[in-house]
Amino acid sequence: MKVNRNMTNLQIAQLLRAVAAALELTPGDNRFRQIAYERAADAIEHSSSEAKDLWDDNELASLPGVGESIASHLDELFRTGKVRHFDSILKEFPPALFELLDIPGVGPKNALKLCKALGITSAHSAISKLEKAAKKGQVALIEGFGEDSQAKILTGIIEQKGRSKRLLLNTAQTIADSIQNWMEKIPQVEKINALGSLRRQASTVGDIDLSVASDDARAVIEHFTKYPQKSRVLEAGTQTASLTLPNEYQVDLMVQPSQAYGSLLQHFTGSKHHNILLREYALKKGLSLSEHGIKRAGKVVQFESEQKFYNFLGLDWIPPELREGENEIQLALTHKIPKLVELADIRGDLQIHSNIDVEPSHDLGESTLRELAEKAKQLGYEYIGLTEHNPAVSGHTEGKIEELIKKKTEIVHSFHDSIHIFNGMEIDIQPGGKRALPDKCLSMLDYACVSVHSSFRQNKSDMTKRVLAALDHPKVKFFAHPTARLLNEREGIELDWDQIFDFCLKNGKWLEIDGWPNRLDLPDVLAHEAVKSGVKIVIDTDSHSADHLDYMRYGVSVARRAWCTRNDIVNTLPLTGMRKLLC
DNA sequence: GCCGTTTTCGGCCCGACTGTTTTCAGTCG
Repeated sequence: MKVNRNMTNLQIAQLLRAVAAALELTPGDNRFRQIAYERAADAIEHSSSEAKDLWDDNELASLPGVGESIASHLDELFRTGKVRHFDSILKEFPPALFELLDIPGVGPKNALKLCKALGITSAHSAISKLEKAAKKGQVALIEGFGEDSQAKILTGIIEQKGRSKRLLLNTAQTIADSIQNWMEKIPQVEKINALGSLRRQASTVGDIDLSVASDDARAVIEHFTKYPQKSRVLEAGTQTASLTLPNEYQVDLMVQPSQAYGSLLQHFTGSKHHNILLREYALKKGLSLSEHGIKRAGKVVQFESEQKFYNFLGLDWIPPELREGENEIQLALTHKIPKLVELADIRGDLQIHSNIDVEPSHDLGESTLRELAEKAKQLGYEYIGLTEHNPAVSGHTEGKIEELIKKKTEIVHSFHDSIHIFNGMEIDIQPGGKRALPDKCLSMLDYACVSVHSSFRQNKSDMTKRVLAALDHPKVKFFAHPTARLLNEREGIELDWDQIFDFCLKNGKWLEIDGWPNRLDLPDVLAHEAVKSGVKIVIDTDSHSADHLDYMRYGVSVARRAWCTRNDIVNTLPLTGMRKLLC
């Protein structure tokens, strides 16, 4: 592991987890110190701010789980690029050990045994050395290991190699639907739900989690392990089972009888961090929580609904999107959980690409204005906005560009229907901050949004100036897919978000949540920060065909995870309200 | 090592599954 001053949150989390693993292997060490390091790792990995920025503002210890001691170690890390205390703990163990922890099923104790028995020391190619040894049958000979655990290590290595990417939310939904259909073929399945990060609507999903209500868990699990598209069955017990799909994605299933289904939903929805906090809260009331129910004085109370489960604890029901272990439990206790925006609140979609050919700089849409309007009416919208990309700058004179915009404007204005069409445009922000459309053309439009489609790696300060310059025009209403990230493909750009929020707030600009499944941008944590600052959000789909308008549900999911209410979202306004904002 | 609606000291979430044991340790979510 390379330790340096510029570590990302994920890298720091991995460093802290390595320390936790080393502590676990240190004889006589306090088990809870180890847990403390793991919690600090979780807190940093899930923080909405870069740890280094928090350190700059002397706010590291504001992260729950990061106290005085770990904060001072991180201070040393950011000042000097290393942490002597961590070094002294880690140097007792072969670097290879920490690599082996990546293999599912291999924990600190077994990793150490493997390193010692097989003589694997360096981090470099540690996993492939283990793989070779296992294939030669050497692992089965080590004390405490056998043929089965050797085979398990080999499948674990396959899994580790194949699982570099997380599933996009919409893909996960499709897979879950297919398994759900399979499970519903047998009568013993009374209820079935997809839970975990999918139910919490995280932008990407690691595992697919399913729960079933049934009095015959055996039959349910047996049927599950016969799912036709499975690759391998990882485990199958009396209440839970796991299998993998051909692309190494894992599916976990858990079964409880109907009368205890509420606690199962709660348990399996997570997040892990939410559950830990909830159990700690319950413990103070003398209650112990599990997927079976709530244990009070040795007796388990069962719950058929999740609502009853939370109410029994004196809490309001908490929407799954908010169960990430922030302050949702305290708010549920004092009846302060906000009413989150819903799909039905949305009145229109302001980033749609039609097939009106303005000879654009990027992809043209596929659907006609008529097709888009019909689809939007089906969704119950009052308005949509067409935002084709600006005409390509190269190969067009300013006169030609003007002509193209004029032509498009005439098409939009001559279209009459019960749904209102706003005449917009998505404009590239050039590397220097200039908009890729002459201001003369802007005056023909009802509005525009701006976005970054090139030079993604500028430094934070230049990038921030670039974006603010482009936003600074009365017709420019919002900043589209603001981080420009592509999930599993491209990191987002670097911006000084406080400056962006501040500018938006002062100048009435909005930030977009783009519902396109591999964008989902703004990301939930940043959108949460934005609305806390008072910045308004517009949720769009970035549709390039009429079918894509259905992606609105994913944009709304991001907004819900960002704690947005209807008031935070401008396109919950009816047409009259939106007209005032745009014209 | 962290933290406070019983606590600044004394606690720290809970259970399932597997493999290798012969009653439990390790790992996971």
